[in-house]
Amino acid sequence: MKNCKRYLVTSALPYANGPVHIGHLAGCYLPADIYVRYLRMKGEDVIFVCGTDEHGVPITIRAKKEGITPQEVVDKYYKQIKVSFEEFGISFDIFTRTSTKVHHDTAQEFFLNLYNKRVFKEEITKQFYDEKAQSFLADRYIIGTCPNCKNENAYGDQCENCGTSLDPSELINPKSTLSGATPVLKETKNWFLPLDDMQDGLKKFIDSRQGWKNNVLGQCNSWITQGLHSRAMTRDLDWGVNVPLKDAEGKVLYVWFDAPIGYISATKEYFEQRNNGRITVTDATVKSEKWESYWKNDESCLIHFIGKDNIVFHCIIFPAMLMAYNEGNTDKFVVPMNVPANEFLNLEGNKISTSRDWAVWLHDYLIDFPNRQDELRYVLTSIAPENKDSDFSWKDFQARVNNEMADIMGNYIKRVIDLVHKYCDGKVPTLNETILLGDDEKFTNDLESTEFSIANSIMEFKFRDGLFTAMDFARKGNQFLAETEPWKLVKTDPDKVDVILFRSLLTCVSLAKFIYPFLPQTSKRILQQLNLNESILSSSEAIINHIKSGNKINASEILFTKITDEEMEFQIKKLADKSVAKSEVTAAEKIKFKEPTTFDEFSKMDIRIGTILEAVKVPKTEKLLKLLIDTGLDKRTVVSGIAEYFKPNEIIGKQVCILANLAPRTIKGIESNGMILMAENSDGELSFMAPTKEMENGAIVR
RNA sequence: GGCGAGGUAGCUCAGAUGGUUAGAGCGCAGGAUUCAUAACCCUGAGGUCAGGGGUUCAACUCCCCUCCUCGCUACCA
Repeated sequence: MKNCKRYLVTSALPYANGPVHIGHLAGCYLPADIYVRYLRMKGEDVIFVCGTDEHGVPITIRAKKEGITPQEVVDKYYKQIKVSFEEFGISFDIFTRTSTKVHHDTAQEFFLNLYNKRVFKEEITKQFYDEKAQSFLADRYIIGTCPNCKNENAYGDQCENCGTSLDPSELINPKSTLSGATPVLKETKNWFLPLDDMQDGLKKFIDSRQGWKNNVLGQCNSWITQGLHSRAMTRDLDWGVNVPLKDAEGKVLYVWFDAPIGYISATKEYFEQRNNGRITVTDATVKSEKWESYWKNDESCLIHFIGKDNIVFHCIIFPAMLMAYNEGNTDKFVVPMNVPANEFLNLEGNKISTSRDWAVWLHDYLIDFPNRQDELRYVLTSIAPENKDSDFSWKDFQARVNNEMADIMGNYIKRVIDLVHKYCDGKVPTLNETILLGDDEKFTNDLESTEFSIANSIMEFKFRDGLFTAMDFARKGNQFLAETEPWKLVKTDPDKVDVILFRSLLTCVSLAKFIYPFLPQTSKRILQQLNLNESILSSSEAIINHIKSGNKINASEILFTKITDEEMEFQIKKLADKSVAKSEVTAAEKIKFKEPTTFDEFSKMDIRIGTILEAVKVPKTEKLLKLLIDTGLDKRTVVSGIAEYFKPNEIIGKQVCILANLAPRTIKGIESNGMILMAENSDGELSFMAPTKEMENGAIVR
């Protein structure tokens, strides 16, 4: 294991086209925060950076949809996301955005460095260009007639009518959605990062890493053994970081080129602001003086916290970029030491979906459960998808909060404080070392091994484990009280009660320290009740030395109130209602009719009734069935993408509608003649279109 | 179909390089207790470790096959 003198910790840059939900939090913000808080507590030199990713096509689409500018979109979500993270105590040293000047400059410099070393391969391709708007068009910005189903509003990448995925050049009569003009094909040059040539270096990089998680390693090796391909690092688009070359007008850096550089520029910006006095350095856990100490120094360890969808970018592409930069440079960037990617968090058994509004949004949670951030932090850490996808349910949330946080830990703290008030006059009792409890040595060992074990868990990214170990310590505290029964002893041996309660107070303070990285708010509240200063958390002194006999402690207060059934029912209902409302909206959106057509146009379609004679699954495919259809006039083969919904033997003998005069097309080596007509609902479910009574094969549909 | 990650008590999950009776928490049942948020504490029931083969003195742990879940990928005229 590399000896880390400094830590540079990043969380995935959230994309600024929507708010953040519990899946984001559990995936990479909470784990990173726990890690960082622990490091700081230990007195390590650490910087924790993040910011919104504000470039890329989806933001421009979102802007268009809402009728606002891309800038307005990112401004809105930047603010909202920033507040959500602050509220949940995600302790970034800086939370910036990729639209800052620092970032644009940094990304451009980085690009130029590679460019000047001729790392990129230039490739010229033909792309649609809108002469009126003077801009190249992303596939989505071109509409035209689908070559397949003749839908006049097919997008350049896909026809939403028939589902066909398209290349823009296939569209008949293409039009730009920017100006309505007919786009022309124009040659354009883009710069590619030759990942294929860098494969060996990348493999060495991956192989030399230690302590990586299985899921991450497996994914990386899979990409590498399958063979990497060069990837365009520039795009013809006007929203993003401009490509800093004179023959690159109207081009921006590919978001996945500029986004990870955002980690670098965020670090730079931190120091810029700090030097300007805009960041006040209070406890100085960012100990070094310049950004290069973190990025360009061997003794610095770079750790990326991300979700599994980002593995390829952080483990392959970004390292490739860094390695390319380092080649021939004396000031070398560090490459990631570890990328502890989490899997996905589901919600009530279903995938979290922004579009269906199947999510618990952080800003909503904060309204419904004010000042209960630690409860969510606790539950999300307990069920974090560290090794496999996991599930958040409100019922489970309630059980964990009530049975674990409130009953075990919250109750324990209150119990001890109340006992001290009752039997020790609200003051820390004296520790008479001559009074032994029999297990004194064991207790000391327990205390040490618990601290050690939690530290190890955190350093190995096993946050769930660490949290459970801490909770277990509270359990032991409860056990100790049950065994020693100070409420009985007080009548016969009050001196011993003092010793028991001193140990219990020590347990409480230790607990506050142990849970600090996970539950910072709770940790501080415990210390307040015990009338202790927060600074002891990061003190290197043994905990016991902070507990001074005779010091007054404050009145107990309940740390966690229980979550009621009503509250949970409300949440569950809210989730269902929103989801239904959303699906109705999307259904309404879908019902937009196509452009008017004519009878003549329609008459060109030769739709017939046919009967399925044979059906077999096309080998090596997921969705394809090869059908033999009796059309009355002939028997023909049709390949249809319906295998997910129909088993071959269930549909033999069924009558169907078939578009008979569709041009043949070879799919997976099979010539398909015609197309089976299907109805599809908003969930993508399919149903055959069939006559309601049996008709002769070849009957005309019109 | 290819590649990757998973499939362990009702639920959420632990189980280095194979080795005595497979673990924890929650939930459940019974008991004990009253300092505390009807909390805590103790005891117990519960698993052919997805299924089937194989290697081995010995497999949850290694190999092969099948099934299921998730992700990436191909395919949907």
